[in-house]
Amino acid sequence: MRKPCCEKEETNKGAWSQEEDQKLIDYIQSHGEGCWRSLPTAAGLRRCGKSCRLRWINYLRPDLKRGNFGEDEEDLIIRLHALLGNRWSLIAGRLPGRTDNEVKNYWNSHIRKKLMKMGKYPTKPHQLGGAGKPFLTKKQAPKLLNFHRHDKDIDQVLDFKNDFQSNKTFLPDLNLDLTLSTPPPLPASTDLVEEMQKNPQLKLPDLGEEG
DNA sequence: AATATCTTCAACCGCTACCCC
DNA sequence: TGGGGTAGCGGTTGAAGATAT
Repeated sequence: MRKPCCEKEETNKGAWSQEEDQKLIDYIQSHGEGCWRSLPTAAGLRRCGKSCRLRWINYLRPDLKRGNFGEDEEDLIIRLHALLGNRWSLIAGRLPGRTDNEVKNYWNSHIRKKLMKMGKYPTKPHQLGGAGKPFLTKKQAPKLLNFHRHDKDIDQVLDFKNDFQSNKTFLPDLNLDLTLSTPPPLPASTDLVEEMQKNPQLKLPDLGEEG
């Protein structure tokens, strides 16, 4: 049996107080993000490391945008969701200043309903990819979009991109440059869905998938 | 004005991926 | 190479505020 990440009876739960927030901010500003497990003790917080990490990433980080999502952001989320499914961290990674939690909540409370009303929300999971599969599978998606975490994957990402270009395989106009720049504007949101539906034969290059 | 219902979103939980020894 | 520990992810929950009756 695995040990819990923290001694539950000795940690606070629920909403964070201003004092707790300040302690966390002060600590990270002077020591940086590091070992989340030891951070609470070091920062004088009665919270578990997980809770501290979540609070920092989703709420306290200085580079967060906050506020309402713009039309361009919403459009991008819809498109990336069509490609990736519920891989919120990958989607959030393409939206500077937004967190996975924020994107997930926005999808569930706004976009999903909006698409349902328009009759454009798939009734079956990953319906958009055809044949009941997501357009990008669980292994392909990180290779395409989440290369920051594992530098060794960069070559594969570049190969992947080159394969697409040389095979003239359909791919939405995503920013695949290995930079942190804001993605360029994309075509109208329904185009991708329609393109996928019109071209069920669209194929992805072999990445040694599902091995 | 009071109460019920709905909506939103911060936070938690459990699982998996990843790293290091 | 396998196992243990930690970080990160996605689903879910529940409190608080908004809206309807």
